[in-house]
Amino acid sequence: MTGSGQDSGLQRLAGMADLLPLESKRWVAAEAIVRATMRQYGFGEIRCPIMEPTELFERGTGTATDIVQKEMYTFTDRGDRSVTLRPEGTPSVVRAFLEESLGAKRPSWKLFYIGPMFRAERPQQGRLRQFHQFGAELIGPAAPEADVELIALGDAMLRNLDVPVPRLVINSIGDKQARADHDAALRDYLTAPAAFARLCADCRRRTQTNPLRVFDCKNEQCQEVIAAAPMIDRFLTDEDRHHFDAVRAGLDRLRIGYEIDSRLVRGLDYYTRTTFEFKAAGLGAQDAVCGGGRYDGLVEVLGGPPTPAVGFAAGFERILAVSKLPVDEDRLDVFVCALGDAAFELTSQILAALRQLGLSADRDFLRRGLKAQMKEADRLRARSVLIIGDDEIAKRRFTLRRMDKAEQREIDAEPSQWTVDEFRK
RNA sequence: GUGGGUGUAGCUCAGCUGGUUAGAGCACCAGGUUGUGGCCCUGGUGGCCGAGGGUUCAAAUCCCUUCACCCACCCCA
Repeated sequence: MTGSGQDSGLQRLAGMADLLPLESKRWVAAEAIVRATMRQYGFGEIRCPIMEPTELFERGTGTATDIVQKEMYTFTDRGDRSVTLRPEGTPSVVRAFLEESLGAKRPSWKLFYIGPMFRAERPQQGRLRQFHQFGAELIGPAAPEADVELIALGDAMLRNLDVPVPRLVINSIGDKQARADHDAALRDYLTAPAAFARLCADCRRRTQTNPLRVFDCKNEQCQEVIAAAPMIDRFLTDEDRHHFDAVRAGLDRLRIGYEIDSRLVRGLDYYTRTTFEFKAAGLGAQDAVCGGGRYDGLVEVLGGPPTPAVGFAAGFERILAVSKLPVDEDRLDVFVCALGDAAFELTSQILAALRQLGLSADRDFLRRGLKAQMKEADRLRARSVLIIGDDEIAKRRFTLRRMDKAEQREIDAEPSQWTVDEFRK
């Protein structure tokens, strides 16, 4: 991980990671669970390019977001076009939805994706520059039941992935207008001389940059000030409230526990009404493991007809960091030990015959001594070892050693006489 | 982008206020068992001490720069 091995003068880029076989096994196992769960909930996989026109994110994710303002990997390609490594998946899905005219084919689509995302942030625990997400999008339905479906999917997914007791936090943030009005009201409240004077230095700055953050300040005085501040729900329409109530009722019916956090604002411009986040313990400051919400305006922003939608994205690295998923160790069925040139050459055919039987089989390629080959077989946790030397070739009988029982016997050298069980059982 | 911490063998780490051949455990290789693993014993390979520059008679040790990692802020998956 530190890259402190051989110094070839080449290092991987900051915030990017190599995954070695031991670790990649966990990933493949987790990905299989994600795909199986998605299928169970009726979502089909969509694979989009990891590079898109920069404009897609500027318009989709939103120019006001931190992501677009300071975190994108943006380049000029050979045709002088500005391209960007995707910082999130949703804009690509919506772009594809429009480009492939999906809305004209069916009124409702359930899509999921899984793959790398790129954000040029300062790396720290649970945050890489190339990281991996899976996400689900339900495009078409405006009903609160759709929101419930997505949250239920996220909940099931985290349980299937053995993430210990994730906490669900939900909120309703209304539409763009409501958020703007709330933001303005909050600024007015906080910058009024009496209130402003009691805020800490950080919070005074926050009144300019992100007034909502004052809610999270640990400073006691700031908490006193913010206690009476205007909350978002004051700016919601009746329809917004009904929608939120229906989402909550839906979650209650499914017995999915949640907390309402009226300060939960997500960092993307396009969210409307419902936002939610699953937080896991043990991740330090980056505890959001899955986050999403409704984005009724996004399709239109990207040039399509008004189309409601809900979705979420979940972080693979963070999930794996806390997941209790067991990974079963690989065991090799047969390791073939060859002694001498004749046996060494014969081994390829022996392997082919063993593999033909459906067994996993391997050998040594370094012409090492028997002891070294046995050690290798042990490292690979071989169930059995087939020993082939001059004696065996002459007798047309091979030695078969069962490693666990430390027993061995002779078997016919003719592969057509072999059965799977005598090697693996 | 800002702040703090760390960077010595493949891995985890010792190395006191600068001093001569840089150590341990594990891993790896070999021998003990001239054709047999896991345990044990013995030996061995392996490090321009992250990189570059500076101070000094002398630097892994002090200073600067840079790169990377870690943690936090910001924000998010």
